Amino acid sequence: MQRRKPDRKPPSPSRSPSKRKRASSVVVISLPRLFLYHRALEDALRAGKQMLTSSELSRRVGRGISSTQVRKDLSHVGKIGRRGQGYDVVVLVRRLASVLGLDRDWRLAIVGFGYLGHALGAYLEYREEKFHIAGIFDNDEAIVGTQWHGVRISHVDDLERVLPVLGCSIGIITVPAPAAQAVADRLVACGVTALLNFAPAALKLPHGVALRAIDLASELSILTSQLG
Amino acid sequence: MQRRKPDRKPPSPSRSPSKRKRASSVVVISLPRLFLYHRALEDALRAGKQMLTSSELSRRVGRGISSTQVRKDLSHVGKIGRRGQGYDVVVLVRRLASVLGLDRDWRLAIVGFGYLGHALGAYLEYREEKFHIAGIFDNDEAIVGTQWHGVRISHVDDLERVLPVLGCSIGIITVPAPAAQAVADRLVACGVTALLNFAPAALKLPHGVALRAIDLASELSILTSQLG
DNA sequence: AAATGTGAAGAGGTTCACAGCG
DNA sequence: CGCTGTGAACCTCTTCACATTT
Repeated sequence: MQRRKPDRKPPSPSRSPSKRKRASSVVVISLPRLFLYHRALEDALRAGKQMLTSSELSRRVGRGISSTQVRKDLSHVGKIGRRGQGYDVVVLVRRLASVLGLDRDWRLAIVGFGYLGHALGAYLEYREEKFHIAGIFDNDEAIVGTQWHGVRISHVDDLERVLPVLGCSIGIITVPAPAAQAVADRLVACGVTALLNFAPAALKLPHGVALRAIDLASELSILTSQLG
Repeated sequence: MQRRKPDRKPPSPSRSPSKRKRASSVVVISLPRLFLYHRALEDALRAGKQMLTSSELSRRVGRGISSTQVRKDLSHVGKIGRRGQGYDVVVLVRRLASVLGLDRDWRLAIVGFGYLGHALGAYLEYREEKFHIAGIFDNDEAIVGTQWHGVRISHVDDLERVLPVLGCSIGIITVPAPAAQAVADRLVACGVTALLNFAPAALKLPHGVALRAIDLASELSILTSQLG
């Protein structure tokens, strides 16, 4: 509508520092993509491939990720490729694992062991050998005290007594929304520094605690918005 | 490293049109955020609020979303706000529901009714009244033929016979990864136009089918990458 | 006075085009 | 020659600053 004076921002350099840089040695670049590469490379490895070009990796990953994008991403984790040849699958998969933290084992605690908790537990137990379920908590007296795949199910009330000795750095929250914030606070107080939240609640966490949220209703509504 | 001739790109205007515009009447703007607004507004409504400013909405939503961001987003769905006052909660929640497709009811089919399928079903049944589970499919003979909340569980082999009459536009895939692509193809062939995929597999779908993927391992590895 | 709506500037991520190197 | 790695261009989304409206 109306014009504005064209030179409002003279030198004035550091407005707000925003010095926050993620811990990782690489940049902030898309972790989700790096994970997709890692998975595709593991598949390729199982299929016997030893060398892979960015184009072929791009094709295997799908999702409309271009080979240029692949190269740019990979250049951020180190110059692994050999010009004219491609990438050594073993070397690259190892490097990506290191960046993603998949070269270590992780112990995690699940709070809320209903269907969803069971599903996640079974999935991790069966498919992801780097992730170990070390603690399970629920408030259902019927299952408290029983074992699940060798892990004792504790009552949520005992969290502060049981959890600190388990050495879990990751907590998975699968409790109803109204209970989520309290559970999160207690997990953090017990030394957990990363949370995966399935409850539809906006968690407020202290700085330094990593959070990922999976929101089923949000995903569905993104779909429905596209169905016109 | 090395300099480059500074003027490589002379006139050469229309390189690639890139005329792709999303279907939605608004722009492409962040659907996930719109959903968060919608949820926060519903909460505010239940709490008796009738008017809400962008700052207060920003605070309720959390997640580091600024009030400027809120205003910008909302300006894309229509000029709902009143200057000096804020937004009428009822009007805005209605408008957002319309944009997100949450003003209609949706029928969906779940394929794979293990723990995860049960969890999703229970969640939707109990918490999301706009989403109705109309079809359930599994290959476990032990549960095929039984009912779940009034819905008959069918064998996956019968998908083509059962699904087309159910009028589902959304399919939820909770089968093991190796089976996911085949299930997706069959769902699409039966008229499903939106898929929510929980299997760790990169689905290849025809144009016009909406897809959201939830990948537990990816989420966990994003967390671990941040734990250094 | 208070809060929205919005051009313009800025930041960040993606694509292009090509130098570099095996 | 083929494919990687990368400045630069491009594009998209976010933030700023302020005119506008109630």
